[in-house]
This record gives sequence, C-alpha cells and structure tokens, in this order.
Amino acid sequence: MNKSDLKLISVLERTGGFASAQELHQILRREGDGIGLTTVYRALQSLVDDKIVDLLRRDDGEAIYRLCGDGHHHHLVCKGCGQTVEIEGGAIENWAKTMAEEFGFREVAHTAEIFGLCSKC
Amino acid sequence: MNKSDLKLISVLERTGGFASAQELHQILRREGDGIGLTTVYRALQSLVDDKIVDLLRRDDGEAIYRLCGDGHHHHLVCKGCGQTVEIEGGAIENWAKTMAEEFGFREVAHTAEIFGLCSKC
DNA sequence: TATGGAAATGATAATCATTTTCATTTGTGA
DNA sequence: TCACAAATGAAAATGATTATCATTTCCATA
Ligand SMILES: [Mn+2]
Ligand SMILES: [Mn+2]
Ligand SMILES: [Zn+2]
Ligand SMILES: [Zn+2]
Repeated sequence: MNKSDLKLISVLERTGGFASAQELHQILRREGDGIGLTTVYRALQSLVDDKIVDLLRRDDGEAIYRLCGDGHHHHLVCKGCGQTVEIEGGAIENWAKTMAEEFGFREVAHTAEIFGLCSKC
Repeated sequence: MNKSDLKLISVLERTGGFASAQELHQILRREGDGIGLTTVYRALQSLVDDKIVDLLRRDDGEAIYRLCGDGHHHHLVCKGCGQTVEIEGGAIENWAKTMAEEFGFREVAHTAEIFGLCSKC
C-alpha cells in the first residue's frame, strides 16, 4: 500500500462507479497530478490482488475498476450512466455450488452481474 | 449467413468449447483454408449478432466464442481444459429480475458463469 | 450467356489498451 | 551519510481488434 495506491483509492472514492485505467489516469492528470500511466496500471493491479478493488470488463473488453465493499458480492450496473449498486448473490450462491457439484467441478468461482437502465436514465 | 459463416460454424462444432478468433483462424489455416483473419472476425461478429454463437471474455480480456444452444442459458467452464457445460439459470433468473425491480432498473440483462476444474483436470 | 452492380474477401495499415524495459528518483534503515 | 531496495515514469514493444481499400466472387436481369 504505497503512495500511488492511495491516490487511486482516492479517485475511485470520488468517481463512485466503474472507470477504466485510462480514465482514472486522465482524471488524476486533470487534477494536476503528474502520475504516469504505468504507475496507474501497477497500482490498480496491486489493489485488485489485495481485493480492494473489483475488476470487470466493458463490452469491448476494456478493464474497468471500482472500489469495493468487503466480501463476496455482485453488481447491478446502469448501462446509461454507470451507476453501480452492490448486491447480494442470494439464491445464486447455492445455484453455483449445486451446478458445480452436479458436474463434478472443483475449486469453483462464479461471476454474476446485472445490467440495465437506472430510474434516472 | 454466407460461406465464411458456415466455415466458422463448422470449426466451432468440431472444437466444442470456447476458442478465440485467432485460434479459430489458425485451425482453419492448418486445415488448408486460406481464409483471412479479417473475415474470421467479421463472420464471428455476424454470428454473435444473430445469436448463433456466444461471446465471453478470458481473464485477460480476449474475446472467446462458442457455438450455442438455443435460448437463454449459462455456462460451467473448466479453467484447465476449457470444457464447457451449458446449464440452466434456475434461481438466477428470478434473482436478476427481483434485484432490478428493487432498485428501479429497466431493460435488464444479466451474465452468470461458473468457473472451476472439471473431474479430469 | 453477357454484364453491371452488390456483397464478400483479404492484405495491409491503423488503433488502442496493456505490458515490458530500463534508467532515474525516492525512501529507509544502519 | 551510505548503501540498497522500492517506486516511478518515459518510451518502446506487444497483441488483439478494427478500418481501409482494391480485388474477386455472386447474382439478378437483359
Ligand atoms: Mn463491488
Ligand atoms: Mn452457450
Ligand atoms: Zn443510469
Ligand atoms: Zn477440465
């Protein structure tokens, strides 16, 4: 947890939703911080490893990051404005476990995200 | 549905699991087909639009494609060998709908995939 | 069958996010 | 202060995907 990591956490706190590495870099630059793009990627990687931020992918495959609450959860993301709600997996946690067992899979993980338009969009 | 689309469907039938555009291109080349990479991308794009193949993303963001069964379903994918089982969403379908309603989201879609190691791996 | 335009094709170049390299700077404990 | 490790960022490399554009293949109609 170094200086750059903290900068990224700070930006992510302010932006709220998901943002790409390039976008986060631009925001920091606009604010007068001369941080390099390389360092932004490094910091994000490190934060993902430490499970402090979540990584998922835009439709075009670009990685997007978001400061995350603790523990396992899922997301409800607005395709219009990017607003994101963290939600519990509820019934799908068992679904994933059951399906995996049924087909003899071990060491399973799962992803589940919901996309739509929020009430404002 | 043109000649190239059919070639891609044929390769996807033979490979079974998910494969990237680059991999599918290599397979066709190895079989003596001189099809261009551009055409492979175009055919895959068209098949995805027509919902004949499914597109998802590797961890590194690379797009992978698979010939799909009809209708809405999810996947159980082996991280070792790529073997893929198509499974029903079951509890997820209601979960997605309920969560979306609760937060006032419209026009919702969802993704849910399970990853693990199959019994052979 | 000939023909003119539309659709398909593929080589090549352009994009663009991400990763590598590597020289320089900064931080830190002895 | 000194030595050494960690952090930083400019620049180049990588690699998937997309855009161009000239050429070829189809196909309907005369
Ligand atoms: Mn989250
Ligand atoms: Mn499928
Ligand atoms: Zn919105
Ligand atoms: Zn396997």
